[in-house]
Amino acid sequence: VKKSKAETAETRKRIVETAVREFRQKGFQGAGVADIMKAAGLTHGAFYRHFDSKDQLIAEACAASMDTLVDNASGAAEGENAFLSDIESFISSENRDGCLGGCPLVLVGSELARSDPETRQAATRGFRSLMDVMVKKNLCRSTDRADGDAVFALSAMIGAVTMSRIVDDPELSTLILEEAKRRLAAPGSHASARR
Amino acid sequence: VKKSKAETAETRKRIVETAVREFRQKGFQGAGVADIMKAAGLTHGAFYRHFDSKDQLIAEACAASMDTLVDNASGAAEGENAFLSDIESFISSENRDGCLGGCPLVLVGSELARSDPETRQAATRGFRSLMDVMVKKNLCRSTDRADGDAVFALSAMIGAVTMSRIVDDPELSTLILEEAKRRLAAPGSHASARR
DNA sequence: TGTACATCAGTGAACGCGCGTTCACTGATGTAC
DNA sequence: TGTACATCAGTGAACGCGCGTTCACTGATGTAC
Repeated sequence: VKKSKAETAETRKRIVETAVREFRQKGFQGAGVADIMKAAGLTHGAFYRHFDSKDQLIAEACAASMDTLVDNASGAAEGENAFLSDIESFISSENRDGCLGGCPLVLVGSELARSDPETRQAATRGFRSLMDVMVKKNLCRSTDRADGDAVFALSAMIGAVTMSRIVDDPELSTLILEEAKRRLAAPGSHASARR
Repeated sequence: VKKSKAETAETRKRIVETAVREFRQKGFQGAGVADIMKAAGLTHGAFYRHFDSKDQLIAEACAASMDTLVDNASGAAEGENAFLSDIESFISSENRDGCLGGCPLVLVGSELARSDPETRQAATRGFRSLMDVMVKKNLCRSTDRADGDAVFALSAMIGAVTMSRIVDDPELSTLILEEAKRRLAAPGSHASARR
């Protein structure tokens, strides 16, 4: 039952998009090829017409997921308080795709560190792109500090969202997110020099 | 081949300790029961004489791992710069057990969020204990800020160490850790108020 | 434009493998007399 | 203190299951004439 080129391309895209959702919910190891294909409305046999291996899908899903996040972030607010408003939206729990609640660095962070080189490269590129977006929105700061601001703000947010998901007490979970929001949003807080 | 009570208790302890090491390297899903038992010098069949399920072992290994971390942290430096020196040692890459490089919140962070209630509870308790240790070492600050200081410093460090492990560029990896160290160690940086 | 044929996306059965878990068996331990 | 017996840690084979991957087959698509 061969399909047209356009249909084939669409199907492939649909598989990647479905994989992004499945991996978010169950992790790379938790979501099986058959699960993903079924969720995409196909049988597992067709998978290998589109991908060489599950690892290849993981790498593509990771890249796609980071791209979405970067697009949403770079399309968001600009101007004076852009950096601050990015932090707000990154940490907010609504709008999955736009915030770190849908980010592989959070949702499969510990699996990423053990993943294929291609997957780690996709994750690293995504992280760098997020840095770039934040640096651009942080123009008010001196250039040599801007990179550090972005690196620190991002890793702190990723840690906070990760911890807020682990902790089993909703109050502590909220506190973790609120403290990160407050401290990162406070101008000067993350630009202060050592000692 | 029945063993004495003392031997049995020792064996059980050895299994948990071996599990901690295996889970650190391969993750909860990546390390199998048979792997762990073999690494502990036993066959897989004996496992169920000590534990009801793999999930039970995961919960105990998580608790044990956090306990070790808390012990090392609370035994470390005291006095004026205790808070700062904890941050240094948490982020340093030597002394696995004493720093966040050996911490389940980092090494299996994304798996923890999907784990059994017992495991998440162990992780949450560990996080709270680390908070307590840091609050005690941060006496110079006003009490109502100390909790927030600890929550933020911990989640930022966890995010930084997590990201440093994901990223495939050693330079960026180092930058992530250095920025976290610098900014969290800078007094006043994480105590600054909003706006 | 119409016809013949190679291509290949999708199906569903099957493959080998490793997983968590169970079980009959062994034999030293701890206990009851 | 010595003897008989129930207990139970450890072994290794086996269980059912789901995983990633392969394959023969189908039939619509795209291509060559």
